[in-house]
Amino acid sequence: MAARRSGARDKRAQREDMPAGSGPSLSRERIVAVAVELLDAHGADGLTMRGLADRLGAGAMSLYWHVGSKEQVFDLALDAVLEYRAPPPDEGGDWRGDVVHMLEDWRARMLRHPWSASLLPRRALGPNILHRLELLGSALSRAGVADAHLNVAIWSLWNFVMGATVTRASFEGARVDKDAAPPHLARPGEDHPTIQRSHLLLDDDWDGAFRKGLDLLLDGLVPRG
Amino acid sequence: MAARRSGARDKRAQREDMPAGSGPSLSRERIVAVAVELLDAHGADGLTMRGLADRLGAGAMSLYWHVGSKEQVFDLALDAVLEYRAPPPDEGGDWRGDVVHMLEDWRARMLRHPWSASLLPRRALGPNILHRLELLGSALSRAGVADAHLNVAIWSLWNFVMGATVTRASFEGARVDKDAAPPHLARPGEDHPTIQRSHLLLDDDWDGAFRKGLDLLLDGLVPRG
DNA sequence: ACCTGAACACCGTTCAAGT
DNA sequence: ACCTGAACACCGTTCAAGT
Repeated sequence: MAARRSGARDKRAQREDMPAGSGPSLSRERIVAVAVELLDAHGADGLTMRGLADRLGAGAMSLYWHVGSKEQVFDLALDAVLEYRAPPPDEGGDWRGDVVHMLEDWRARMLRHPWSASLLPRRALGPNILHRLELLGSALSRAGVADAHLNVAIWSLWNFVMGATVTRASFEGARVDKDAAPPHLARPGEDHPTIQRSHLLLDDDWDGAFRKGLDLLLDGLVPRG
Repeated sequence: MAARRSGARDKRAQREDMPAGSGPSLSRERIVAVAVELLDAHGADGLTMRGLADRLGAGAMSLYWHVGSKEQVFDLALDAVLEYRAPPPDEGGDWRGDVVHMLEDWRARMLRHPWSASLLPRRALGPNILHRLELLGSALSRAGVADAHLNVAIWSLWNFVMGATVTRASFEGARVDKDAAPPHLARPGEDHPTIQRSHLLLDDDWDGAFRKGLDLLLDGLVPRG
């Protein structure tokens, strides 16, 4: 839905409505959907315009009528995965629950599509990201955060979630990645007593750590009522 | 220095010492150094094995004797950029200063090499990252954080910094990126009143926001003495 | 309006060979 | 021990052409 929004000068004009009975011919929606499937299956490096077209039963170059470039396919796929339909506003309700829900949904989606975490740093913020930022800001505002402190509050939460998902996805990926012993996944030896003592890298309660850190941050930003 | 560490089965054996007067022939160090230059100049997509070899005055394939693959060049370049020489321990000293210094150095380095932020999510954590984590943990431990809470504290700070640099680099990149109006850099219209009111996306005091958020987080994690 | 194949200008990497 | 060019199996994308 939000994936429709198009750059200034696509070859395709803003289309009217689907011609009704036209079956599953090529469309931007279908392309993006299959791209997400492929990305899920083979990762960011596994996506090929030729492969994507193949999977759609189309000639290799047919995609370019619906889509400007491979870059754009990445943009659209990322944005598609980041959509968020909030539960109804629940007037005068639980701001904290709203924030936690949205951020945990963010994290869950990114982890379900690990390529999205690796793509995110390269791409600008799309409409769905913007929407989440707005939600975050308005909830914090409702919670009583003064306008002067709003930016710091938003960024602190945002950064926490971004960092958590990116780091987690990177760790996950490292384990699957290569045949060879990854040259960079050094084990914490005697050089790293604190890490070893705290079991930092062995602790696999990522979810718990995320939730605790988030609570802590929220407490700091908005003193519990 | 740290970049020397090699995967299990490189074609090159662990070398003894440089043969002294052998001039600037090819070496892993030189390859990585030039790769960083090229990455700085042209971004992650601009690095080519052929181009890298060219710039080193070598035949295209000579690199493969020193390095296993392009992937490894990325790994080594990233790790090279993330090195950290801490100021001397300053026994019994200022843990908070140590933490802030290390994290601000981290952020500064990543922003000086924007490609590093975009590469990080795809790569496992190298020895230099591990070293920074150890520093962080030991400083927090010195500050009195109990072992049971150490992981949450480390991850909270880590995530904050990761998120901040990744987000910032992504914004910076978005502005330079394309010729066309980026389809995804939607402007906050009337749909996003909170963002607009808080000037979230216009505020360019990134450094200040980073520092404030960091202080806030540290206060939450380790009550000020 | 929508799709196509041939062709171009690239890639990373294998390999057999040079010194 | 170190470097090389030719060659392979791919890429994304342009273009002129089909329906």
